[in-house]
Amino acid sequence: MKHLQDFAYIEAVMRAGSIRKAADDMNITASALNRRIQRFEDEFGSEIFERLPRGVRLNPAGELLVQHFRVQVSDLRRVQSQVADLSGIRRGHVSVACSQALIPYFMPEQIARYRESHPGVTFSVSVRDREAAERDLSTFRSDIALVFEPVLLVDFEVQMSVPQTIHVLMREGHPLAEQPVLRLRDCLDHPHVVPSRQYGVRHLLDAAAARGSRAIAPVVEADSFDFMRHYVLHENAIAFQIPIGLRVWPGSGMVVRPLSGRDVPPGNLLLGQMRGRTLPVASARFAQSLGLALEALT
Amino acid sequence: MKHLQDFAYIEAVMRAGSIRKAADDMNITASALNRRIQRFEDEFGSEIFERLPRGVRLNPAGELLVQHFRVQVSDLRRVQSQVADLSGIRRGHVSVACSQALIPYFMPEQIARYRESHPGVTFSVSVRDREAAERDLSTFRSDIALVFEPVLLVDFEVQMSVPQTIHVLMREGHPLAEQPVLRLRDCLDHPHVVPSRQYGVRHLLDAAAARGSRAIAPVVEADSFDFMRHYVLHENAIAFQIPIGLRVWPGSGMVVRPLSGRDVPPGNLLLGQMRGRTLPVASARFAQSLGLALEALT
DNA sequence: GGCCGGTGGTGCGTTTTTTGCACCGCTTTT
DNA sequence: AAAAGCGGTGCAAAAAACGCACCACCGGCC
Repeated sequence: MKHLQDFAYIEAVMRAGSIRKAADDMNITASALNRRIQRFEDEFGSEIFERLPRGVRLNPAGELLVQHFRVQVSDLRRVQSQVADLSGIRRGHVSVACSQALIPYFMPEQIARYRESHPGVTFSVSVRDREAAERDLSTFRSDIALVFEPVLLVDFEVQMSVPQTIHVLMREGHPLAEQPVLRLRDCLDHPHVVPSRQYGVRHLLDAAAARGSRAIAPVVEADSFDFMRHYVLHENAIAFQIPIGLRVWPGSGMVVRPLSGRDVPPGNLLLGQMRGRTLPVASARFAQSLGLALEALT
Repeated sequence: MKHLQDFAYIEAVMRAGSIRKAADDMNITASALNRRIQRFEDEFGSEIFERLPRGVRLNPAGELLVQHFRVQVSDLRRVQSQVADLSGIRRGHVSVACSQALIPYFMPEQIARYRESHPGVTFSVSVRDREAAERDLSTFRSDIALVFEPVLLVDFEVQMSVPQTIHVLMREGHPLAEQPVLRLRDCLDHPHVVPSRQYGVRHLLDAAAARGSRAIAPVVEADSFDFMRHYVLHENAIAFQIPIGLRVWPGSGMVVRPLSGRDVPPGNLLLGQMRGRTLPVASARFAQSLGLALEALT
């Protein structure tokens, strides 16, 4: 879209922190980029960047402007999507930011199912921790977020909430596998693997351990649930995860048991978008379809 | 603003109904304009005009696009206004659509008072009947509307409502001037001058007359309240108007009496903006100031 | 202190884009 | 049948954007 080129350049300069670096990124001369920005500032009626000895940085006016442009770009995409919708061919693009737990099973299934009936719709999926997911929404980098226990910033508008009890994951034959429901204190007596601090599962575990005057003493701390799933097969340790990211079948060598709700309250898997934003048709429909699928889980 | 030039051309074509006429209006060649539009449609991904034998017309996609652009332009103005605001100099432009009754006294006073404390803010005032005022809001031609008894379309967001009893205006010495409050049936027995049908005052009078099984039989019907005010000085007739547009002083030769609320319920003078829109700083502040002034009226 | 690398800004010739003109094919109006 | 509109197109001219070389400036470093 030609008339938003200036914004692309402004955003590049903002990211690079200097006109020359941005010019390099955008395959253009620094002089040309410099003049574009000067011309824009002139037309806009105010400087957008403050000139520092080592480069440039957005000033408050620039911050306002960039936010305006982001809204504008997202709104234009929505219009294009609506137009494609009324011309009969369901096209569009949906960008989803989601927690790791949804990567192996839930999201692939949902996207594949949606694309079956709407082959023209394309997707981009970003794995994000709960904080980054919300930031992606408010910078319009993602349309939809599906996050476990988000920090719940003001910009996050919840569309659906599904409780998820934390489960314990272990190798077959592990002593804890004999009980149907596990207590946290028993778990902490065994070697355990936990996710790093930015994740909701860890957050809940930390809080619960503190309440029980116990400390989490992980043998391994990781930021990949995929890693943790595989790790318990090698060392006889336990891992923690929410059930939506788990499929255990006979012969897989793994066992899953829920943690008692008395120790660790269930966390919430939240489906949401940016507050007040009107989503493109495709994104709105997909979000709706996600909502139905989540409802069926409970 | 350079990057919205395409929109200016598209809007011109929309208004003119043909590319050649629009090109003439915009002081450009038809071929250049034609190519601009073709290029835009190409980038946008869909045609936005349907080509007719006698010109072009927006198709549904174009309607969506134009609406998007209008929001965008208004939003950009808001950003510019915010920027001017944070740079210390209170500048900006406020556009108001209002009913005729506010033209002689209320609006001039309010605008002058506001400009006393904010000399950098400029104004445009449009006299609009109630339907046109609301249309102006939804096409972003006006920021604020102050209308008597609007039709209340969905886009109109009411910020303040002030009841206004319809008053009867007559020459000194008119027989009706002896009563402090007038009944509608008595008024209709005398020669009367009424506003034309698009106005709120007429609307209320028509409804009330129908309820009383009486018919309005005006000797003159006019669309200018200024005209009607002056007319009663020449013929011994009565006119109807709301008090906010009236100032009667001893020696002016005019008398004003309220209509009984039993016959004609008071109408409402509504202050409003487009639903969901974030106004520029200057407009928002002026609307607030208008609200206070209206509140003081009651 | 002086040099060096990096920054934003500018004058000027060159390249790319946009425009204007003349014209085409078409439909409706006269 | 002619005339008057209309949108669309090829081509040369005009305008805008660009790239290059260069300037002034600042901060760190020898």
